[in-house]
Amino acid sequence: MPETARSASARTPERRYGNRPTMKDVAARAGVGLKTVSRVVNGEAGVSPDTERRVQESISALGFRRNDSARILRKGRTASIGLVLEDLADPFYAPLSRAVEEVARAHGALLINGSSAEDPGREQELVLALCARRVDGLVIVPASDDHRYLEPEIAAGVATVFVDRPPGHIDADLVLADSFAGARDGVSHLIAHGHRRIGFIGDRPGIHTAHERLRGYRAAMSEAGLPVAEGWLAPGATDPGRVRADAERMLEGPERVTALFAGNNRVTVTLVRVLAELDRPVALVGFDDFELADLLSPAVTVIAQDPAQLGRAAAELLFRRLEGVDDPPRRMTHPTRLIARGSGELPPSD
Amino acid sequence: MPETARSASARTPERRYGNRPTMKDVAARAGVGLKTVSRVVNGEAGVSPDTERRVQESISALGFRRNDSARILRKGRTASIGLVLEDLADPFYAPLSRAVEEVARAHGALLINGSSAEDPGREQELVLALCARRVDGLVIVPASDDHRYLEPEIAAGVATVFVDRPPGHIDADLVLADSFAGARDGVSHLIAHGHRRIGFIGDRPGIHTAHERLRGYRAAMSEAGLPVAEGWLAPGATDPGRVRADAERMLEGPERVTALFAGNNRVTVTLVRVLAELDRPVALVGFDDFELADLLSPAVTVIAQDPAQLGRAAAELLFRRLEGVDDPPRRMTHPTRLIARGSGELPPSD
DNA sequence: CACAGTCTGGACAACGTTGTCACCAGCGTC
DNA sequence: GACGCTGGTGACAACGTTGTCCAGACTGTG
Repeated sequence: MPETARSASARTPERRYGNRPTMKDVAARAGVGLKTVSRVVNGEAGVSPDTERRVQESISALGFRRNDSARILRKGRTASIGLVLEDLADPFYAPLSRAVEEVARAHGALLINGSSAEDPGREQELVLALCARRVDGLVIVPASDDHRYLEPEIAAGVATVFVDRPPGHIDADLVLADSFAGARDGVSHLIAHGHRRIGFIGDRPGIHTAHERLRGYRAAMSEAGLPVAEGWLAPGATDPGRVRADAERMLEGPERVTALFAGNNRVTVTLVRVLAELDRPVALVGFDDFELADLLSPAVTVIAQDPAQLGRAAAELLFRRLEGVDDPPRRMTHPTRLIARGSGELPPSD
Repeated sequence: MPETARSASARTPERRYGNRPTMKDVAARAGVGLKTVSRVVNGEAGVSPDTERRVQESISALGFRRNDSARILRKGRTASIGLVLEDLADPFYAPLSRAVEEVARAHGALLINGSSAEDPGREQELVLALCARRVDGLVIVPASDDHRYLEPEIAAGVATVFVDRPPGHIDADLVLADSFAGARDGVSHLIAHGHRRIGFIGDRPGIHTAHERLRGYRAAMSEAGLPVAEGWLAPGATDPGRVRADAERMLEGPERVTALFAGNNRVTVTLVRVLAELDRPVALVGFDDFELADLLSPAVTVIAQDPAQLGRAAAELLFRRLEGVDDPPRRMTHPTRLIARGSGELPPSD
């Protein structure tokens, strides 16, 4: 019987889910129809207690588990959402991610997530892979500055919410912290404590939050009638080596700064290390709060935003869209909060 | 024509992916057969350049994106793996999660993850939801101590690797740090610096790592011929309030401890806060390294394990299984490393 | 006893994709 | 000039589920 042997092996893919039982198998074993099994599995009405018992017995005997891929194909909703951000392990984004997960869970959805590593190509690749999986919605912390590639997806009904940074060249829901006001407040705080020469070290201005924070810095300086020397600005650094070099440059010479403003939590931590090695005190205010900031000496004054709150707001907005709310795209801005702990209240040292 | 109207609306689910184009639509527009579109989309050979161009044009005109749910249903592999751990946002697990993601990415797979919040029921719910999605494999940091519910899944071919803690009542691949040796080394280090009364504060002993660390503590004490008073042990605390209360209890009275060993990073951080308020120095060694440990005063001596390395090892083992390696379950143990920074080298204060 | 109404259950098509197979044209061979 | 070959193409079934619809077995009623 080469016939059957060949056709059987030829038709069957390598190893389909290791030969899992299907509803058909369950139905055969229980002596009922396919649809009856479906009804039991989904808790639908119209099955007699006796039949239900037989089906349940058959299900557990065979170790059946419904294949959600087939279900999704049939129903058209995946009950899953995608989250793309820069780095899952970053202490700023981890709570954001967790908050999105909690909201998803509350809506019975699973979370698929990926890190873009600040690489636009990788962001796009991830987002489109998620779209191919037909996630119901997307939460995106952009790494790219052009999201036109998402237009067909959004048109096709993928709900999309951006967090932390705005999308490029498309209009979509957006949840932001108020970077401009936060940075302005932080720098004004330093000025209020007597500083006149203040350095700014932050991400490259291509990143929206970095741009806004630099703008806030300039606004505070200009409101106080203070000049800004070009040497006091280091927009672009984020790796410890470069931050260190920039800081050391700003801290020497006749025009040296007496205070520093750090554009994000990574920069702040590096600056804490650099300043700890100095013999004179230099004031520091950092954007983003971080664990143990209060236990350092001096404790670090920060502009705090709440990443979990941003994530929650974004996810809730997403699910509101999925429930059919069809307003024009919204932009929500969350305020920041200055937490004075000591490092930002040091007086100028010269 | 009520006929067509009724049947159309009755048969069509609410809103199928917002009416996305399918291969059939692409084929119709390009004037080719369905299978030819499939070939182009998958880069299969046997399509003339001219036809391919027509199909590509049709794809981008319609904004077509392959529906991976259907593809998965047909092919039987999802190219996705699941990760279930306690808390995505925990600074210990975040890098682990990120490492798993990187390995998955290198193998062309997506990562679906969820937090169990240390709740066995939630772990099971999550894991089974992932199985229903037919993830190819699972990486699990157990919250539960009984994983027999996974037996049918594993039998059906879901590759499964446990990390950080062993599974309960089943045999499966496992990647661990050496909690016992780590804790023993840490406590021996304190003893070597003259301490005789040392407190242990850690997770509830139901958690494997906590149990092992407590065992390591006892081993070090017993090797040094030192007695252990019951009041020096606080296995079960992990929330700041309780850790604080336990520590304060241990730090008073005639039998008071001169050093503390912390069972995990959460506990260590809380103890740093408690000890900072004391007027006399108390030595501290903590399990798990954490950011800024070197900048506190005193800097914190820790037993470091590398969560990213654990995650990477687990994910790589998983993909080796998926590639068909069929050895008996392996148990890999990673060594820990003592990093002396100051807090563990303080002499006894009485 | 005929009849409508309720309850249970199953047959069947469809979701969008991929594997198999068959077909057709164009070609070179004996 | 019948032959097989090859390369391009499409028809068709199947993946496992759910929605629709119909059929039979009961009930209670006139």
